[in-house]
Amino acid sequence: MEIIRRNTDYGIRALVFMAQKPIGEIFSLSDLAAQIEVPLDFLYKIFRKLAEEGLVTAHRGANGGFSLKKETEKITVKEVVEILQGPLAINQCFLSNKPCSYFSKCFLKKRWRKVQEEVEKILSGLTLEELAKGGKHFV
Amino acid sequence: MEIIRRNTDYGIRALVFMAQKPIGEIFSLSDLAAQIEVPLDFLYKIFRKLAEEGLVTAHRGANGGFSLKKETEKITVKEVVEILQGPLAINQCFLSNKPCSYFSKCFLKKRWRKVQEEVEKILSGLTLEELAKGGKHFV
DNA sequence: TAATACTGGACTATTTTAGTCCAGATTATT
DNA sequence: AATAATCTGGACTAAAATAGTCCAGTATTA
Repeated sequence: MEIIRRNTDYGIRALVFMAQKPIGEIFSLSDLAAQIEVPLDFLYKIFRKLAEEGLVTAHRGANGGFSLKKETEKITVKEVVEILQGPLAINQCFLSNKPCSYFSKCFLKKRWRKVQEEVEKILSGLTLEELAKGGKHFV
Repeated sequence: MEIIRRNTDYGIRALVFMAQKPIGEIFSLSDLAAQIEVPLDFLYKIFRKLAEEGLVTAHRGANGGFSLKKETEKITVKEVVEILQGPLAINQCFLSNKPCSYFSKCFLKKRWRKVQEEVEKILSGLTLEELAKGGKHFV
């Protein structure tokens, strides 16, 4: 199983690609899709959500496209994952607020929470800037 | 999305439950299923794999059941995850050996590998013994 | 006005998930 | 020997998730 699904993977690929060019530059998705080799219509769907959440700005019409809105050093992998594939949890127990029937007896939940926090720390500690440029994570 | 799926969650719940009783004790799945509140037939399916992989031993017939075969301090969460839900990877790229068409150009793969290793480290560093008793991870 | 680009939503094929069901084999007890 | 409890192996399935596709519409530029 993949933790990062196809849509998130594509989204990050696109954002990181954009991050490597001068800030404010506008990319049409037809260009972008060709560059990062993902299906155009799928990329539209992905960018719709990224725009809704304020990561990118859409520019309609000819010569339009998308530009980065949020600084990539402030966008974490965790954020993109949650925008594009919803909440990520270690198990069912931490996904919904409704505890399962076993919840009260479950002596594992405190321990799973610890694991959940460790995984979150990895993903929230990694920014797109670092993915693009290679930061402290990749020395 | 949950990293640990229902079958793995149930499997770990069962194994940890067993780990809290004297070693060698035999548990019938009907008892176990009632104790940890999971569907019996599903638990059978789960234990079949755990037995195949040598984590537990099956004892057939009346008064039969399953006993732990491998010491729980040697069973890691990663191991159970991989037995029950197959390989866990950060993304598609690390799931199969077949690189995707973008692979050669993908400057992210080295970075994803790092993330993958960090996640693996968490899961392989956590044993069922620690889940059962609360070890260094949970102080 | 034509071309380019995003918007919004409906639609869909395939795969995965979370089980269920059942006939059979094995062993312990009576 | 019969019965009951237990695992074995595999087929089956409903529902959800995944990974897209498609299209009619709107906005903008040349």
